[in-house]
Amino acid sequence: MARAATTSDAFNAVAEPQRRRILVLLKGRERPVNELTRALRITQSSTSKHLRVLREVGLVRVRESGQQRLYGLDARGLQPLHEWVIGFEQYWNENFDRLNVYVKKLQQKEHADGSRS
Amino acid sequence: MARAATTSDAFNAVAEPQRRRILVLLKGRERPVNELTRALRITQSSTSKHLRVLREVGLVRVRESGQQRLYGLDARGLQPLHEWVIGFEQYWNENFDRLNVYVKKLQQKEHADGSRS
DNA sequence: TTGACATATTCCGATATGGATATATATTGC
DNA sequence: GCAATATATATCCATATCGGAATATGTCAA
Repeated sequence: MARAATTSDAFNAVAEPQRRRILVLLKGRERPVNELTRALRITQSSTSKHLRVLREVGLVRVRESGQQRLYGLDARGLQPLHEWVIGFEQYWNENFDRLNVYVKKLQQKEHADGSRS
Repeated sequence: MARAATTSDAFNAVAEPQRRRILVLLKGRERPVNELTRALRITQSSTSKHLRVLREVGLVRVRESGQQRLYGLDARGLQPLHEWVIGFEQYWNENFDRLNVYVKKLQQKEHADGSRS
């Protein structure tokens, strides 16, 4: 087995720069394949292939419109990624100050206790 | 060219499940390679290779301690990832309601205007 | 039907990947 | 020095990946 298949999850899908660019391009509005192709300056077949991956992990949706297919963003699939990264938030910007991390943890605990019903 | 090298950035480094597990294991405390190997239940050589990737993208640091090498988390490298994902926050949980997105954007704009000095 | 266009798929080549095994390179204690 | 331990690296293998070119499929318009 090599690396887990690209189609397996959002982490893999987003590891590819072109796919990230596609997602960014789809912010706010749908776009047909050709438009994406021109914007990315890659082949149409490459675009289609990337879109397929994004489709399979549920990061984009397609809608038929005549000859065209309009691709739209479905950002919900990015939430797992977001949640995973957030789990590390307390560890950056701390310059590895262990004491600092310890204090943060205490604060979180207090917070949790305080908000208990 | 195949996929961009795994060593190129945090996005790629984190696309690998075992590497994600390693980073999680390093939350809060340093660990020697053997400990990680046992925890992950993979080969020592695999562990070392994953650690190398993580080292090269700057997500972990090493510290020598006798025969052992203690690996520690350097979460700062995850910030780009975080920032990228945050850029999509307004698009999830919206059920693709374009109007909703539009309104959100307006709100953001107002917010920005209001907080101007 | 035919031709123009839009998109998906197939095939190919070059390269990267992850895992395993075996080996190299420390470091430690005797 | 020597054995034991900890880690890194080399080699091999099966597979995945991306890109491009060619081709298939689908849709429209006349």
